[in-house]
Amino acid sequence: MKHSSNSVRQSQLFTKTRKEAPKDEVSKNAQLLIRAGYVHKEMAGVYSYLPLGRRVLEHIEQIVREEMDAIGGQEVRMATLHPSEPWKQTGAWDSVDVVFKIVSRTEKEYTVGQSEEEIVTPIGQEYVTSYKDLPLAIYQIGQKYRDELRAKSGIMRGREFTMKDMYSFHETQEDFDKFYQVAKDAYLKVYERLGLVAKATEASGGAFTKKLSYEFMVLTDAGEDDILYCDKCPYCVNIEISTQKEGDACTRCVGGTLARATASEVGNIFDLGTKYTTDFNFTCKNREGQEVHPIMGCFGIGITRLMGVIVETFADAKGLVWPEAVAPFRVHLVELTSDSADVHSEAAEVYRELSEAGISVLWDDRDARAGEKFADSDLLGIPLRVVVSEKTLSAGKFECVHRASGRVEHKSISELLGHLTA
RNA sequence: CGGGCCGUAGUAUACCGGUAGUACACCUGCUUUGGGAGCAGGUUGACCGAGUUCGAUUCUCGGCGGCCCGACCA
Repeated sequence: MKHSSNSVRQSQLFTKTRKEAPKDEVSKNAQLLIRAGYVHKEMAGVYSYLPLGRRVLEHIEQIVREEMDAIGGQEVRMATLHPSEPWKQTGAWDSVDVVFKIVSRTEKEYTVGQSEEEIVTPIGQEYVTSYKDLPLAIYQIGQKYRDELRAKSGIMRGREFTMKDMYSFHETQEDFDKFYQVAKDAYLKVYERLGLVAKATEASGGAFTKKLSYEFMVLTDAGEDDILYCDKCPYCVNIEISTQKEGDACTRCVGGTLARATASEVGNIFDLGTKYTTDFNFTCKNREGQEVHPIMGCFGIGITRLMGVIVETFADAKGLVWPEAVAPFRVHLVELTSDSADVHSEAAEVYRELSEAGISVLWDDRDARAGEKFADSDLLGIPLRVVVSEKTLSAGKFECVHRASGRVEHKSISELLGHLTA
């Protein structure tokens, strides 16, 4: 049997850790992700994701993908280089100031996707001709570009970022409303699976709609929004649209009091109405045989921002701390005394057995001292550290240290396998 | 976009109107090996442009870049 390609030997990993953060990075997420070699900064608000960072992003993406698939979303990959025409058709070319505008050498105008209504609406139009084709939900996970005046907070507010954006089409408002609730529940499930507590927060619909929208907020001082939330029930409202204040009684439940907090917006769901289907003259037949404009919804989740929020939420003084669900590896296998052939071959055996059991392992097989390895291990934040050394060899059990709690256990290989595959 | 702070080896920093020192990293060797080792030797640096000056990394101006506060964020 082959070793799972999911496991990696640290001696082969091209990234290295650093003791010090770049002096200009103040945000916790940027400092730790750069020190640990998860990301590389290209310019303000633009980061490359290196092997470890890419693995975390993929895990977040996969959870989002599963929940979107579960509510009937169909995944696509839309273009990121866009012609200017549809953007002019909807008015966004002139009215939305974060739209990048590119002029080619032949003076043709383009933009890059900062949202995809201008692309997805014509796609829907091509295939939807009847109410029988509805409802339809199309989503993708991909790069977005916004010409922000000021990038900030590390990976949490960039000019290029990864977003899951889903667009739904409906025959009736009732059908949209039903899907909106389904999507809201799916969103809450995504955050829960990521180990986060997100609040569905009533907020302004922006320029999309006069109706309320839901923003999904995770409480963190690294966020940019202020919210009021009830200490008893799920009610939560963005301070921008709230007529209440901290300490007021909750109007949605009995006995609840509103508290104020800073939060980061990690998702947003909108009712787009018929704005885009009207702009593109997208109609289909309803069951009475009339041509109607489908009602659209738009559902975003900031993937890279979520990664930043996870770092901000769980990291401690020693470094990153990843929840199981998104960690780049499940096990950090740390061998000590690399000049001991016994320790090394034992570590190799643990690596092989865990990998073959489908458990992703980062094996620190480098020729380095214990202190450096432990410090790196703490910084990298992999949930479970398994130490192999002369000490554990003679004890016949490996030292297992849980990164988040610091709890130490001693387990044999079979106990370890049982624990990890349970 | 307004305001503030800042640009010196790969990283973090120091000094200086006379071309730069330290730590870590990196390379060689020896010793070391359960919490970022020690010794010896070695490699590596002033964002760009203009001005002032005999001489600018240092002073002045402009540009570019970074961070922070605000505004902005359909």
